[in-house]
Amino acid sequence: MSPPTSPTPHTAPNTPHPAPLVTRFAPSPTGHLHVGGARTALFCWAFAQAQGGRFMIRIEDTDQARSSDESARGILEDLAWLGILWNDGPTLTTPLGAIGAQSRPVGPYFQAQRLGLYNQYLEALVRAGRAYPAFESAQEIDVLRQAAVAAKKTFRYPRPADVVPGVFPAQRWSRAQAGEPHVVRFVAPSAEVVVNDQILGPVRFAPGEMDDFVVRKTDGFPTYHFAVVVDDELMGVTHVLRAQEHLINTPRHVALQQAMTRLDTGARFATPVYGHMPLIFNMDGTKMSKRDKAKAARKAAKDALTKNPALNAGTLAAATGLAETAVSAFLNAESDDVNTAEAVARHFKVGLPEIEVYDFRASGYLPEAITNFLALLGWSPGMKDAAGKDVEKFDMAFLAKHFSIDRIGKKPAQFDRTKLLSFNADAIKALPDAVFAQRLVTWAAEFNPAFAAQLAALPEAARTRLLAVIKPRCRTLGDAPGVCAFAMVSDQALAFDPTAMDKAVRTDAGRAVLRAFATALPGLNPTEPAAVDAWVKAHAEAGGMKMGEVAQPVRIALTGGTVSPPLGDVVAVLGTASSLARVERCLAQA
RNA sequence: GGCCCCAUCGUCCAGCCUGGUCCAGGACGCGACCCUUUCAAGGUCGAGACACGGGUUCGAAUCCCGUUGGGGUCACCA
Repeated sequence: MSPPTSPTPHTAPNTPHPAPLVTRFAPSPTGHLHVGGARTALFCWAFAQAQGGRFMIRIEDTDQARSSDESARGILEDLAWLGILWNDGPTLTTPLGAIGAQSRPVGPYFQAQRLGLYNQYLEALVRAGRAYPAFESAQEIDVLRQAAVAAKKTFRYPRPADVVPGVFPAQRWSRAQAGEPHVVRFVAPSAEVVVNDQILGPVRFAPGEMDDFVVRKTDGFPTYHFAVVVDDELMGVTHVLRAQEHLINTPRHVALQQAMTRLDTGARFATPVYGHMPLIFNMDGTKMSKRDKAKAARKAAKDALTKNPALNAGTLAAATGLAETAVSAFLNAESDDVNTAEAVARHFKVGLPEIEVYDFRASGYLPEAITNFLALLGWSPGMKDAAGKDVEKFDMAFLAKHFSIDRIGKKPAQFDRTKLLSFNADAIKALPDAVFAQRLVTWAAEFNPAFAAQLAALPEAARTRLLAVIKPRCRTLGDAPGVCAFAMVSDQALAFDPTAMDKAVRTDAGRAVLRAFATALPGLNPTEPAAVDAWVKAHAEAGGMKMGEVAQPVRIALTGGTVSPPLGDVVAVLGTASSLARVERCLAQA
């Protein structure tokens, strides 16, 4: 090993890796799976698939304060829902089988369970004179940092004079062993570090840029940098694809790798192949984050407060059942609490932007639409279809076959919800009717139980026809309840839109059409939608009317409004008796 | 501010590596029209970009340099 002060540049060599190729996605379980994380996981998965390698999940729960098991499970479930399945990692039992059950024996896959390992490697690093206990408190460091900022200088932790690279810091070690609170810092190399990034090309970091960063915190847990390097080595990770925000961290990881040897084989740590992909932003250019939900809800609340001076934090708290202190903190942007945001949004009936995979799931997006769309954020197949157009619609199997690092772009992408919505609408349209019905029922059972119950209450034939008819009218599964509403309300509870009634029904012509329809209805076969449509056409021709003059009064009578699926289908779903009852009732109000 | 990354239609992507076939192609959105019993769906057409300035070259969206702009990161978070 070259001494740390060597002028020899530290490089991350792009050496070919023998099989198996291993990629990993390593989320920290501090919330739901973010769409950005989902894309990272997708790319890691796709690359491993395309290369015949393995895709691994590791849970980075070294932040004791913020990590939770529920979050870890939620992230795994979201990944599974998206169809991003892992070869190695925690086992997740699903109706389709246990994911991760065939993992390589390199676990545990939760970092909090690997503390012993980190400590062994840490002690070896200290004994090699490449790390040392440091006893300044976080507060003391903070003072130094503030001073540096005030002086407009970059703060770098000054290495204590008694620390000599390559020499075991015996005194510091015994103080630490005696129980004195401390962190452990890495002796940063003074040479240049070059990262041969597979997406960005070689990235050079000048000597002296890196300071002696912390590798173990006061609480005894390793920092992200240390845990990642140890685990990637011990778990055989060969390729690291991650977001560009990690690019700056990479020299630290490379430096660590070059300072460390395996305890079992004595081999030097390998440096994996790195690729840093561009970030994903909102359409306004800001970083997508959970805070966007709070921002949206706050805006809705402020708008309402402006319009209605009687409203304030107190009345809002009463209306939403929240604590007044929580509401005012939220309104003053002192808190971005998600629960508060959601309660406020519900109160003002505004939708919150989907940020996490779970949000999109709840809104009725299809996993295949999300993964397709996400894949295009930073990657493209660069292929033309038979018509000579760019290929942009593809499934997971296509990705698994064609994904490659060299087609990952470099520039950050903005998350265009409108385009995602279009992809989702297309994905729904592509579903066979039976599959659509099954997906909708599954979705409703989880996210809209009331609608699920209404669907279940429908006769099977009517439900089948209804769902087939609404399919092209749904851009998300969440659109379905609205489109289906006419069929879910009882004949007696159906409300006729007053404006529509005045315009098309409360006229001599309108009433006459409804009477004629009521007369004809019992003779029309309800299972044959074409019969109703034919009647509309014939009646219009016979009366010298436009089709709309006949169809709209009937539509209003049957559905309460001017917008609905085709009349034949509406009658087919409602049945003759119900249709007749609605027409009679409408006539009574005309 | 230091360090690092990036730069083609409003947005996502193709083209750039291997300069000419590019007065730049596809998709979403937008506009118009067609279809049509409403709403969707479907079809046709259209508007819409190589950030700027220097080079190199017979020739640059493509190569080089600079400027400007955008972003990331500067934690005992990951």
